[in-house]
Amino acid sequence: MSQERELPATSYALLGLLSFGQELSGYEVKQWAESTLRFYWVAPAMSQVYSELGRLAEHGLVAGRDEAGAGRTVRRYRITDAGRERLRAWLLEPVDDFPVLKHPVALKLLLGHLTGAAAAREMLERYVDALGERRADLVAVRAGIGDDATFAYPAKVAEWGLAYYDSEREIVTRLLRSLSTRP
Amino acid sequence: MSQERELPATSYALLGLLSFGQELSGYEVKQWAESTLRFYWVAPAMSQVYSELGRLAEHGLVAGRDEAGAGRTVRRYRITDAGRERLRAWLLEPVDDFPVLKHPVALKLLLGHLTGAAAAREMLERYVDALGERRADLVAVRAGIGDDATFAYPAKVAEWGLAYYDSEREIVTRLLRSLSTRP
DNA sequence: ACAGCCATGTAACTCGTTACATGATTAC
DNA sequence: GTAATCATGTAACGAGTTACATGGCTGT
Repeated sequence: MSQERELPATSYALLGLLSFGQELSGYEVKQWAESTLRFYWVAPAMSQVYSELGRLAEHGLVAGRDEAGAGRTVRRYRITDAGRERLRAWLLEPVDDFPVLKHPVALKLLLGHLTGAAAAREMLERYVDALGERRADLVAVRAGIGDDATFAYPAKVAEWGLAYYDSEREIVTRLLRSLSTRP
Repeated sequence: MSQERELPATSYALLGLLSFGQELSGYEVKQWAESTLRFYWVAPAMSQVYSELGRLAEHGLVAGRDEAGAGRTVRRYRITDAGRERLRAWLLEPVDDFPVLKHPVALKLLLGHLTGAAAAREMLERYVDALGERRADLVAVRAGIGDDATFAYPAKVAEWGLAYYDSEREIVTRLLRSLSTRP
């Protein structure tokens, strides 16, 4: 239970996964992160999930408990009252950082003068494909959430993501056309 | 001129800024990054710009030259043939990473059950405002690029960004409406 | 038997940030 | 004169990754 110390957003993100009620193991936290956080935050490495949970526990924001199943022991974490309060306080702070987009396709397109339009088009076509796969993943996630009121906000966010992928596909498709119809 | 060693994308991004022909100082590279890379990659810290340029110089991908002006000496870098070739090779590699979005607003909205709809709406309204400011910045950047053929790709990318901001504004506005019309 | 998943962690390392330190030039 | 901008770097640190190490359980 160490002192108030500003935590990185990823800590709050993982803490947030525990705020829906279930007790989760590090492994399960990773899976949830993989299926939700990945789309608009990050997919932390397995090792980071464990160290982050350790830190949250030190701060008294989560509580770990060794659950002895048949043979194998699993360490599961639940959010504490302090954790829920701390998370809530963070959520209510005004968002000071504008979203950061690390878009390697846009970055490479920027330097298209070095590769030519054909290479740029090929890259964008691949990107449209990747976008389709991503969208399919998110559709599955959205379906998994269902329409339960508990997950109303995650559902909204998933729909936001879907709308974003749709728009991105359209924008890139237009871009592709504008690169094709060059003299 | 050290050995072939995989460089992080940010190195290539900065190298890319030098691929448009001009000789730039670290300070100027930072300014270009601030006005273009920021929107779809990152805005590296000043200190990173200098250390990155140092590394690129060690690898022989850029060449630095002390330019003695009136009094103050400025160190300017230009891309070398090796640098241009290396950059081109990197550009032609297939993009393996899907864009990463670090979206604090989406992250916080996901946890809306802890704060309620009113707080969520307020956050989204602020975000729409911030989006407007960002868009205005990018409009200025697009205007600065002009219609010169040298910067045709940067212009395309800027327009992509503008379309993205427009779509994001619309999506969030819809989201906001769906949060308001709750019983 | 073997593959694949469940499960937890440590160590070494890189990327990138903030804080620190310094100083010249320009515009008001 | 003084504030803003131009200009360059070093040091300490934190976030997050990959590689390494270990082992149980499940289905074929």
